[in-house]
Amino acid sequence: MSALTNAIDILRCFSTTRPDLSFADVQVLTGKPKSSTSRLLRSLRDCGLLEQDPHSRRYRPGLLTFELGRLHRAHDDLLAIAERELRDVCARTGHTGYIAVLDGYQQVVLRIVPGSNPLRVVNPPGQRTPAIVTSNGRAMLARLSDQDIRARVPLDYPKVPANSPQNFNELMARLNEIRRTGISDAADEAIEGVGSQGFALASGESGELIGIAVSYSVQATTEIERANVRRELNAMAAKLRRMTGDPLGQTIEQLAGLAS
Amino acid sequence: MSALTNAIDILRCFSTTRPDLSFADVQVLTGKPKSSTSRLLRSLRDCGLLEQDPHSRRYRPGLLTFELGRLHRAHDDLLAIAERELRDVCARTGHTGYIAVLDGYQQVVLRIVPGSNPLRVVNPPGQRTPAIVTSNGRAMLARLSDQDIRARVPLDYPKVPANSPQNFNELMARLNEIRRTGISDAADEAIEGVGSQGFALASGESGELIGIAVSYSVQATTEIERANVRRELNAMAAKLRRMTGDPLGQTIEQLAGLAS
DNA sequence: GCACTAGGTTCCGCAAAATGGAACAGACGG
DNA sequence: CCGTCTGTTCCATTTTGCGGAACCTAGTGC
Repeated sequence: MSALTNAIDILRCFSTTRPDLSFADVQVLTGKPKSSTSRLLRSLRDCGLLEQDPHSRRYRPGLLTFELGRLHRAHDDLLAIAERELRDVCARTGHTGYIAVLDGYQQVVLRIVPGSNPLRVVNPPGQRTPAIVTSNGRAMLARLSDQDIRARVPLDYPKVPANSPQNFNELMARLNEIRRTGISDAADEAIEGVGSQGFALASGESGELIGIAVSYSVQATTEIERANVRRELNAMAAKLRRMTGDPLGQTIEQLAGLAS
Repeated sequence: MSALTNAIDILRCFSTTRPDLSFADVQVLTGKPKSSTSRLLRSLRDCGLLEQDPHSRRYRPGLLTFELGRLHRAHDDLLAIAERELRDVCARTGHTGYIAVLDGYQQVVLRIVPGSNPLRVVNPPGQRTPAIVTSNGRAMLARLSDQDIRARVPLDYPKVPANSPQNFNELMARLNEIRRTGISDAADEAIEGVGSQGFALASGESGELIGIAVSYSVQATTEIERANVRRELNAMAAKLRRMTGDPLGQTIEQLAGLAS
């Protein structure tokens, strides 16, 4: 274990639910001896990755992380193009749009497009969620090889909401369904009463993968409205796949060509 | 030099003007041997602080920095309170608002409130600028002890625009003026044709220091309008200093009490 | 086909830094 | 005044990181 690894382990303790931590919190979360914790926290503070509140003495991510985070234009073209299209769809439908990426078996929200409907934004950018309980998370997983999926999902399958796939076989069944239809959906999973539909978009040249979803209240939408969302997403997916050279888009167009 | 220091040195090579770097760029900027550069870049990539574009092989800040950056001062009340007040002022005046913090002798933009006037935002969040050439940068410096200021400004005084203080004595003269009036201004310094006025706000309990400024086109504003901005800022400063327990606010109120 | 170069990785002996148990220190609470 | 809770400093031991040199791989010129 390198010094850097230990430092990163501390940084990874911070999250939206735990935006600041005390010395003791860090010690418990990392399981390191007091002396090591003390030394590492001081190093991280001195170099700007952490700040320490002078009053409460609690630690939080520092100025350097803010600066670097602003520079993270990861997947810039892909992300920018997708975001523009998503804005259009959200403006038309009034629902809230999400763009996320996969990290291990979790997804991380990168962008949000607030809708005009009064469903408050529940997942701010930076939020981590197991990919298996969201529509675009599953859409991204569906684009990976079965072997890769198996490697990402923890061996003891996590406890998930009732409507989510309860075990690896159920998960694979839903992923295969997504592979067939190209669109993924979810309802009453990560958040009660919230549904979403999404798809995954890959860049043809870089192979980057992002998930795009539209989210709405299950109660406040009709089946007709949800079908409309599905149409919008299919249109957006087709357009984006053409624009970005997504190999899946080419496959779909070939199939369409054969059928006609 | 610890391993962490070397890693941070690499991270600090990235900036708004250099959002991504090649292996060779990093090697030149850090001056480290190839082997060390190679090892460090791999470590940083593996732990998520950097990403590598699979096509161009260039490096850029990674997902982890994005996540941590979102958490930076997520909870900070000083910043949140100041931002809300600044929004009001910007809505009334139409100008663009900035909130920044001091880091050494540079300031880093934390928040921007775009105005309705068509002056494009020139300093995105994360932007670094020498504090001595901006209104709120100088306002923050003015709140420090002379000794602290001297320690922060480089020994060989940097080359600055014509309207900025040209040497340490001129700088101290302007800082003393700010200490007297409570408001700082700048015109045609960091950016040609752009002026700004600002002040510094300290939290009474934590001692944190932020700079708040309103920026406008020098050509497109009249002296009357700029006097109006000054009034708005003075009102905002007084209100915020009361709300946050800024010790300077108490001093000013004491003086006012003595005078009456 | 061959030499040359740019860009990057791997190897390895040595020096330097991280590690963590234990002793120490400050702040509260009774 | 003593215990406790929190965090820091010390120091012998171990592990890492370090960087020069060798090596590897593509591309380029001829």
